[in-house]
Amino acid sequence: MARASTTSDAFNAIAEPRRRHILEFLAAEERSVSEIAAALELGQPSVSKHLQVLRDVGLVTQRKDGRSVIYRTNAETLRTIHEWSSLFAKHWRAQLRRIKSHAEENE
Amino acid sequence: MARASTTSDAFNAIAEPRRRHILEFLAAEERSVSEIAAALELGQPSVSKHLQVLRDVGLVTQRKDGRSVIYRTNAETLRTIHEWSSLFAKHWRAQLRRIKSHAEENE
DNA sequence: TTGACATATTCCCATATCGGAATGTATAAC
DNA sequence: GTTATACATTCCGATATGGGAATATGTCAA
Repeated sequence: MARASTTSDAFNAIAEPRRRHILEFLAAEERSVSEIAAALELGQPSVSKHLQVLRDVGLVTQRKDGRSVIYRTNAETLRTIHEWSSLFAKHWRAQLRRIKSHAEENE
Repeated sequence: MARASTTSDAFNAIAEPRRRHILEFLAAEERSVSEIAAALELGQPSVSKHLQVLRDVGLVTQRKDGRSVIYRTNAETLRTIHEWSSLFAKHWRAQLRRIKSHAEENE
């Protein structure tokens, strides 16, 4: 069997650096496809394809405005990722405490 | 050009569901390869390969104990992912407020 | 030493992926 | 209607992937 499809979930979708860049760009405010392509210096077909992946997993939503299509981030799905990584928060706090107290011991 | 290598960064590494399961399993406490394989019902070579990816991007660290190799999560790298997703936190808070006030308007 | 056990690595293959070019499909402007 | 604009989709080729089987490596036990 091969690798999981990138449209299967949000984690797969954000594995691609350009898709993360798109999300970061959209974090500030909603943008059209051509604005994204111009800002990230990508070809239009490439941007459209990445946006389709992000749409499929629910990381962005879409709105038509004349000839343009405006995209924005979707909070709900982004929160899924944040919450998954929060699972480990208590461990890294513990680890940072260990590092800190170790440093103090060797002062 | 083809897809980015899965060993390139932590985001690629956690795109694979089994690797996330491994991290979740290790979150509670450090474990040997065979314990991971037994718990997740995966073949030993498969687990070793996933662990290699997680090691390459710094999501886990390794320790030898006799014939066994014990793995544990690495807080530092997991925090990177958490912080990236935090970028969007303010937007989903705003979005949830909008949904809530919209609901109240229609009461 | 010989053998058993715990992991790591290699090989093979079916499949998913990304980018670029070409093409399709709306919609706005003339 | 015709043309231009803004996106989406399709086709292509080069490459990365994950699992299973087989094999290699390293360590403990008798």
